[in-house]
Amino acid sequence: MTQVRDTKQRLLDTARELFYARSYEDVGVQEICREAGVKKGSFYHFFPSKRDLTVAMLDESWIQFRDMLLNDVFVRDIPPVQRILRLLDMQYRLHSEAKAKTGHVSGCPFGNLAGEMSTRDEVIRERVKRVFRDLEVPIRDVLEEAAAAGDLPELDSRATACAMVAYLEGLSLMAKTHNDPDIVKQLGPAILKLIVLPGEG
Amino acid sequence: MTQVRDTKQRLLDTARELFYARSYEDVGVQEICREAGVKKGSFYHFFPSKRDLTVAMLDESWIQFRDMLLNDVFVRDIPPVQRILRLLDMQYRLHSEAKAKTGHVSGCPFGNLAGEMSTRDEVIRERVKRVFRDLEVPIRDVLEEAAAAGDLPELDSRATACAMVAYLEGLSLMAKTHNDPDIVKQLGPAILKLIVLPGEG
DNA sequence: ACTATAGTTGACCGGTCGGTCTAGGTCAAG
DNA sequence: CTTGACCTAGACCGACCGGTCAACTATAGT
Repeated sequence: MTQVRDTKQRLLDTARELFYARSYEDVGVQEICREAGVKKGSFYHFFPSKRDLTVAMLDESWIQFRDMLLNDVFVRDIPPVQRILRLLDMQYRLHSEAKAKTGHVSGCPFGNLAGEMSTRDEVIRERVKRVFRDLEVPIRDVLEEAAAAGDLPELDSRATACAMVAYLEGLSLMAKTHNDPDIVKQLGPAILKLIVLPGEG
Repeated sequence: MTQVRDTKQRLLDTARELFYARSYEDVGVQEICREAGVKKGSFYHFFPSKRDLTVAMLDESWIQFRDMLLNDVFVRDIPPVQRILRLLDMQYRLHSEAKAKTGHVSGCPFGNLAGEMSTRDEVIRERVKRVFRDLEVPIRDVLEEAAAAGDLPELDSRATACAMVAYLEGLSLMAKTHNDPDIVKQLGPAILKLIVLPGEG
């Protein structure tokens, strides 16, 4: 049949979609199984628990996102500062598509899970924390390239990248709360002002 | 008895604490009642539903927060720019206290609810949205006062206040995810760079 | 003293939660 | 043709979910 060996993958994909559209707590194992066309026994054959599925999904999501970031967004075909704006374009597009499809801006898949689970599940919290940390790396690289090219002043790239991630997450949350992707478009470019100079951090 | 007529208030306080420490979905009506020392029937005597309790709690929380903001944080005893930094001090102190008491940084009570519920409950989403909008007002006032005093350049106070709220929320989420209040202390002051000039929005 | 109202109590509802378990099916290697 | 590993199936577990209800008590106004 068409589903011979992708059972595990279907569970991951379905969980990603449902968690993103709603939340971790609101989506049960039962519903994930139903939507994926998988029986509960199979679920627990592949994943020891709901949390383990979530962690696996997070890891996979981060890898996909990082690849997109490196291959599509941060490509060196335009100046580094422009690449950061292109990241915001992507964020805007993501939110717009979600709203067109579901009627709701769903925010950031990682930020959502972080907000909901950080006080309640250390494993998930650590995983999302690592995602945020890993996300800072390519941003830092772009910032340093921009500084080297003279497009930006000399800066504390580590602190700046961290502040920018925070701002991106804040924008996602505001767009979600207002159910309006335009917030990202209007307030996004201000991210370039968020430069932490050496010694300020 | 000690509890003669504060039943309703105890429910609101308990709900606020539990929702803040964990999440909306993870905390049931049952647990709120147990913790508040109230029977379920009484709960539904005062509130038609869990959602209504939440909305009432949100309204109350916002009023308390706004009063603290106006009476303690944004008082005109120091220059306007310093007052914004004092808001960050308060945020840092809130997170530190939460961590000392529970072991976890719990983020922003409004942001948490917004992130978890915005795609699932329009009533709650609209309520938190209004909190964010209302929060922009005093910030805008401070910004305009700073600009009038020459401490800041002429700016788009509306867009700037909005960006600052987003950044504050992002910082809260990062502090929660990293379980580290120092993130607010280190990255907080960068909020002052987030100035949107007229015509940029 | 009587009545109306506000507040309290706990049993109860159907449904779902995350997770377990046993039995059976599928398939490739020996 | 058999074995054993991998996978599927679905009934089942106790606990809990948000919410309802009818009976009860305490209190205040007349």
